[in-house]
Formats: sequence, structure tokens, C-alpha cells
Amino acid sequence: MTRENPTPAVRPLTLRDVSEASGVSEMTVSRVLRNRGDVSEATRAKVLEAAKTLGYVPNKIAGALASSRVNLVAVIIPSLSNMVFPEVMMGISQILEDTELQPVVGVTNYSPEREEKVLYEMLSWRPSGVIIAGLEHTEAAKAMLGASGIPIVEIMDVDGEPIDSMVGISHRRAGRHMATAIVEAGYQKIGFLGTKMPLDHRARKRFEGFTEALAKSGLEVADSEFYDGGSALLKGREMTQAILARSPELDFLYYSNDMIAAGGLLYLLEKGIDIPAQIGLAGFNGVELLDGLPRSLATMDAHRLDIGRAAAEIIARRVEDPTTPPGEVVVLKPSIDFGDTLKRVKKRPDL
Amino acid sequence: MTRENPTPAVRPLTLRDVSEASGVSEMTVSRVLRNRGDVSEATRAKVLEAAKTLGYVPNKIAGALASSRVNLVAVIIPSLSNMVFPEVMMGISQILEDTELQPVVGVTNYSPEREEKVLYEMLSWRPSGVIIAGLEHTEAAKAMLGASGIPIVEIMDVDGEPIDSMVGISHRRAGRHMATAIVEAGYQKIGFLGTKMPLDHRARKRFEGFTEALAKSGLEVADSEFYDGGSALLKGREMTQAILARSPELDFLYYSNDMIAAGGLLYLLEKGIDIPAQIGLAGFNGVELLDGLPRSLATMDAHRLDIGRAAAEIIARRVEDPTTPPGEVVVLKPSIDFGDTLKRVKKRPDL
DNA sequence: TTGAAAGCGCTAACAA
DNA sequence: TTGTTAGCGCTTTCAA
Repeated sequence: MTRENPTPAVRPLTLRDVSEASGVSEMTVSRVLRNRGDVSEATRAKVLEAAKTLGYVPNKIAGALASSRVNLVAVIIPSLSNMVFPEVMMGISQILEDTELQPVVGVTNYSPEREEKVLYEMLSWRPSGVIIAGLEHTEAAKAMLGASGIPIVEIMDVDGEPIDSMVGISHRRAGRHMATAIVEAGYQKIGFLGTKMPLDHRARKRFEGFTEALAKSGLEVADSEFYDGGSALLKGREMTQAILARSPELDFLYYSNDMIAAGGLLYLLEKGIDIPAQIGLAGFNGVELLDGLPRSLATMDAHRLDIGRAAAEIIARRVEDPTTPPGEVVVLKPSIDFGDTLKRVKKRPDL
Repeated sequence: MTRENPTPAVRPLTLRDVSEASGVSEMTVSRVLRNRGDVSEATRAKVLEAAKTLGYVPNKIAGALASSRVNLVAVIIPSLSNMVFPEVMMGISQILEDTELQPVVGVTNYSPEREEKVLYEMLSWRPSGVIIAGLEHTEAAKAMLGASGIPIVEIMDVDGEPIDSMVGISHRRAGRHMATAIVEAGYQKIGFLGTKMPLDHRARKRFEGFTEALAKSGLEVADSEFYDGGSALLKGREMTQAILARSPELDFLYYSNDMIAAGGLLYLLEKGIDIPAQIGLAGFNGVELLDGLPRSLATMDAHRLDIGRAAAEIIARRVEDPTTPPGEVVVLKPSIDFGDTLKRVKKRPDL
């Protein structure tokens, strides 16, 4: 079967094609297409017409090489599989939508080696900036970031030294803060349920802050349970059952994320446990999901959207005006949402 | 304060810098760095050493321009805010990890205009292939895809004509299939609860297939409820309450996604409704979350991971061997998971 | 096994 | 307002 192809795509079109079709020099075509420099309305119309009918799509590779300007912002995150990073992405997109900049996402699966590779790959496209999750990176990755000469924003965490700018919350403080609230509410036998992931530094820091604050009250984590992969809601159920089977005396369960906390909540409600009198519960993140649960779960909003927005704003500002000083630090302060699963004792505005 | 900068990042390093540092021609450095052509072990070592100590990161822009090869695959999806597209992304990543190709994500927020813009933006980087959600695009977008000359895979949906290849399920069939199962189970008064989004063509097609199959049994959707934004779990609760307040005679509720179905399930369980005897429920997607619910919800797996994998495989194959014929079509057939919320009547292997 | 020359498609800088 | 020239940093091609 022979068939006439209306748009034969043998060779991608170039500026030269548009130039020839419109009878205008390549340079002027380039100017029209980028809205640069003064071009008469007449030629402008001619060029636009030609470009449109030909279906010309500019070659950004050549443009970037010639101008050494790339409107890409590399965003490097550990995962897309829970709601936290997509929400950060939304914040970034919201801000970059009003600029020429475009986010490009790389996922590391919480692997430092993969992070290093993804970073190398992305830097080789010479982006205008980098937004990267966390403050912990391989030495090589830190060296690359430091030598890149572009704005770098490390996000989510502020417990450490940034390479350039950072935007986030203190997970140590978040852990401490929650521990204090739990102790003040009168709970004494506290269990911890979390992810096994040794490379989730933020979860680790929350845990460290948590135990540290408990210690100040002469308490320690009475029992703990860790998981790895699978449906978080289901794991929350299973771990809750397991930890209570082993340590029935527990009167509070602190979960490292809201999803497993929700699983625990559903389980305990089915068992007819009196929450928060008999057992109190708290999670972490403030995910939207929580709104539909039978009880409002105690949690702490990690300000993911704001983090994304603030990070993107830093990059946008630095690209817009390269004299903007680097090293900006934005620390967001999450507060506890007590919900229905953590006894509220008294206001402590000084926390 | 003055400070010595150990890695001054004035000008990004070039091949020339490595060439000078190693005393080897630029060409040979290039060969070493790309593992191309025969290079003696001695020079190879010298070059690698120099590149490493300098901290050289190749400039892919220049490389891509010179070789007209770009190892990027554009992935264009409507959203990251529910679990469905991230899971597709995982499938894509799993396959591309074993190749030189790298996915680059663009998000359209279900807007055709935005899709057109994102596509234009991505095509201007001359990617090696495009994976794009859905079969509905603006005329301009279709023209760009058709003229791009690269492999295009439209994913998720197979109810329509692809530009090149497509991988997905038939949402019409999915809707019909579920309707048939519901009718066979003996339900008669069926309510539909879904999203308001007029641009979610796949949800629309499921609904169309659903009503069509009901009609064949002389039934129609007795009442329906639509939502827009907010916590899906909460919306599921609210809509379920609303539809039952209005139409208490309903004996089945079909939800357009699992998250709102889960909200409905939790609500009905709290009300002490007998599921699936008094009211049956079904959702759509097969999200992992469901595993932790008090009852196993009836649903249909949309094969998101497989769709991502199959799409990436097509691109990888076509890039590897450009003579591979285009127009590949992969139709996945989802089956019903009856769970605990849809009465199972009999096996119908012929469906 | 190595090197030299040309050019990928565009834009900066300058000239007309 | 428009055009010409040179060159971005790399790879292809060809020669040594």
C-alpha cells in the first residue's frame, strides 16, 4: 500500500527552512521566534506564517549551545511513590509556571549512588538551577553541586550545612516537639513505628529528636517496629497488631508517617480501643488523605507545598538577577495538629 | 570576609581543559569518556584521571548537537496528585534504567492547552521518543507528534486511533464489564459517583461503557454525584452520604476511583450498613492503599505498572533498532477483583 | 591508536 | 530594521 504522507518527517526543520520559506534571513527569523529585537510587523507576520505552516519546532539544543542559556531546573527527589514529593513538585510547578523555567525531575529511590548518577546526568544538561532533597549526599555529589556554578537549593531538611541555599523544616525539632506534646498529655509507655529505610535521613532525625526529648523527661521508647515496602496502610495495621501483642502496656504509638498511622487507627478502632484515652496516636506529614478517616489523626504538617514554592522562588530570583546573594536559608516551623487521637492538655504558645 | 574557594566555578570545564590537563587530544579524550573506539590503556587512564581530578562534567548539549542523539524520553501525563501516574512512571523507569534512555516528565493538569505547550517545549529538546497519556490531543499537538519523526506511544487508553503506538486498557470495556458483574449479582438500583472533570476522557469512557451495559439489561444509573478537588477520601464520604440521603433506595454504588470508594466504604461501615448485601460497592484502579481497608473493596486493576513498562519497551526497542515497524498496539485486559463489597454470583470466563 | 578539520543549528556581536 | 560572521562544545569523518 502506498500512501502520500502529508507531513513527511524525514529531517527535522531548521531555521533555514523557515528562512527560505519566508524570504527572510535566518537571524531575523530567530529574532521573531524569540520576540527579540525590533522587527517590522510585516516581516514578523511573514515569518510566523511560514513557521506555522511548516510546523517548525525550534531546536533548543542548538539554541542553548549558542546562548549558553538553558531554562531547565533540575529537581532531584527520592521517590514518587508516596504523596510527599509530588506535593513538593506541585509547589515548584506553581512558581515556575510564571517564569521561563521548566522543572525536570530525577528520582533516586533513596539511593546515594543513584542520586549521584542522576545529578551527573542532569548537570550535563547545564540546567539553570538544582533543587535537591536532603542535605546528605555523596562526596562526589557535593563536589559537583559546589562546582556547578548554578543556584542549588537543598530542600525538606534544615538540620545540617547546606551547599548553597536550603528550605525546609527541622525534623529533629519536629520529633522533639511531638515527644513533648505526648509527654505533657500524660502518656508514659510510648511505642515507635516507622520505616526501615536507613537512608531516609529525615525520618531518622525525627526519631532522634523524639528519643532525645523523651529522655529529657526520663522516658524512652518502650518498643518499636519497622517495615519495608508494601501497602503502608496495611503495614500500619500489621505493625500495630504486632507491637501491641508484644507490648500490651503501650499507651501511645508514634508513627513515622500518616499512612501507617491511618492503618493503625483503623485497626484500633475495629478492636474497639478507646482513642485517645486508652491509646494515643500520632503520625507525620499532614496528608490530605487524613481528612476522610473516621477520626482526625494527630499529625504535623511538613509544609511540602510551601517548601516547593520557596525553593522555586529562590531559583527564579537568582536566575532573574544573578547578583542575588547565594546561601539563602528558609526554615519553616510545623505545628502539631492534635486531631482526635492525642489528648490536648494545655496551650503552650512558647513551644 | 575573604575566602579561598577550593573549586572556583567560573567557567564550566570543557573537553579542552581535560585535553590540556592530560596532554591528549580533545578527540581522544572524547573517545575515552564515551568508551568509543580503541584507546590504549595508558592514555585511557591518564584521561580518566585528569577528568576526575578536574571534576569534569560533559556538556550534553554540545554532544547532542554534534551527534544529533538525545537520550531523553518525554513523558507527558496529566497529574502527579493521585497514585496512578506515579505508578506508570515507575514502570517506565524500571525499563529505561537498563538502557541509555532517561525519562523527562511533563505535567499537563488535564489541560489540552497546557499539554500542547509542554509537548512543544519537550519536542524542542529533540527527545528520542514520547510517551503521552490519552488519545485526545489538540489538532496542533497531533500535528507536532505526527511530524516529529520519533516513536510516539499513547498510553492508558485504547478506545480510539493512535498516532503511532498505543498501550492501555479499554475504559469503555472496563465500564461495561463492571456493569455486567453488578447486574449479574442482582443489584438493580445503581448509583454512580465520580469526578467532575470533563477532560478526564478515561473516566468519561468508563461511565459511557457502564451506562451502555446497564441499558442492555434495561437498567440505567438511578442517581449520580460528582466532585471536584479536595481530599478524595473525604469527598467519597460526603458524596455517599449525599446520594443516599437523596436516593435511599440505591443498592449499589459505583465509584470512578478507589479513593472515593474507600471513603464511601468507611462511611457505610460506620453507619452499620450491611455490605455487600444491603449495598454493594466498587471502585476503579486497584490502588495499593486498598489492602489496608477494613474490607477488601471491589475494583479493577488498571495495570498501570504494566502500561508504563510496555510503553517504555516499545520506545527502547525502536531506539535500539530504528527499522522496528511503528504502530504497535498493546491492549491489556483488566479483570474484576470482587473483594468483599460485590456479591459474586458465578464464574463467567467468557466475559 | 591518535589527531585535524568540519560542522551540528542556533544566537551574540557587529555592520549596514 | 535587517543581515553577516563567528563560534558555542562536542562528535563525525577522514587522514596519519
